[in-house]
Amino acid sequence: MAAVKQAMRTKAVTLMTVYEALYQTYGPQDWWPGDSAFEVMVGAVLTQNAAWVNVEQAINNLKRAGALSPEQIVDSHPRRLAAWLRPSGYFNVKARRLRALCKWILDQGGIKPIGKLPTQELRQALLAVHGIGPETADDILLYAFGRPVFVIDAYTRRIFTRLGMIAGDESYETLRQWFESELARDVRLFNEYHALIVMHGKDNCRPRPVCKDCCLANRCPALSGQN
DNA sequence: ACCCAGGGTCATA
DNA sequence: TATGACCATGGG
Repeated sequence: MAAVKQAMRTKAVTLMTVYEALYQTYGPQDWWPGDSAFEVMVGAVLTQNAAWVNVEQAINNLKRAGALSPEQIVDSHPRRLAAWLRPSGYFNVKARRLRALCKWILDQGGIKPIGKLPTQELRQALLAVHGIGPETADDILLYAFGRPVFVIDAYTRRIFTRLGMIAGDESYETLRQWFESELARDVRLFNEYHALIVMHGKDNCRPRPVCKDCCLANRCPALSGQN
């Protein structure tokens, strides 16, 4: 076993070898959960600093109320919208953000015209919407519109910092361009990779490392010695 | 009781 | 431009 770990330690660690390790451990994730591009967009806003199980409840509240559409959300009373979003946390903040997103969608003439915009143009437009920052914009680009954009989140920083592959304090844009330049520009790859990073983060890469039977431990200087 | 979650905005220095 | 406060529920 020590020989196996030693052998893996000498093999070059690249973004693709890390991906393979994660994929072997967790399998295909088939993200994003959601029945439509609009539902993915809603989920992207609601999952900001929130656990997905809680987001599901908020989305179910919207569905049960027949309110999961840009029109219904824009027309709903702020207090009522916030009440539906309550399980996902920050409900007053997210009510405003969802409203801003839906207003923008309606201003654009709906999801269809938005889907025809070139990626960079769409990205800039999303970032101009209140409540949509870089990560949420890229979630939407990748998972709602199938654009080859790599999503950077806190887990990504943590994992690759502990692997010694980045410093960790790079700007969002710097990291996104680094990942996109190191990898083949493949939507399917970007889709699975980010999902796998999140899954691995939940298991083993909390702020305080869990590192129990971590599939990356033997390539991770920060983690070696903890197993 | 404490930690954390599939972030972003806004005020301040 | 760079921190810090703030938002808030729910599960481990």
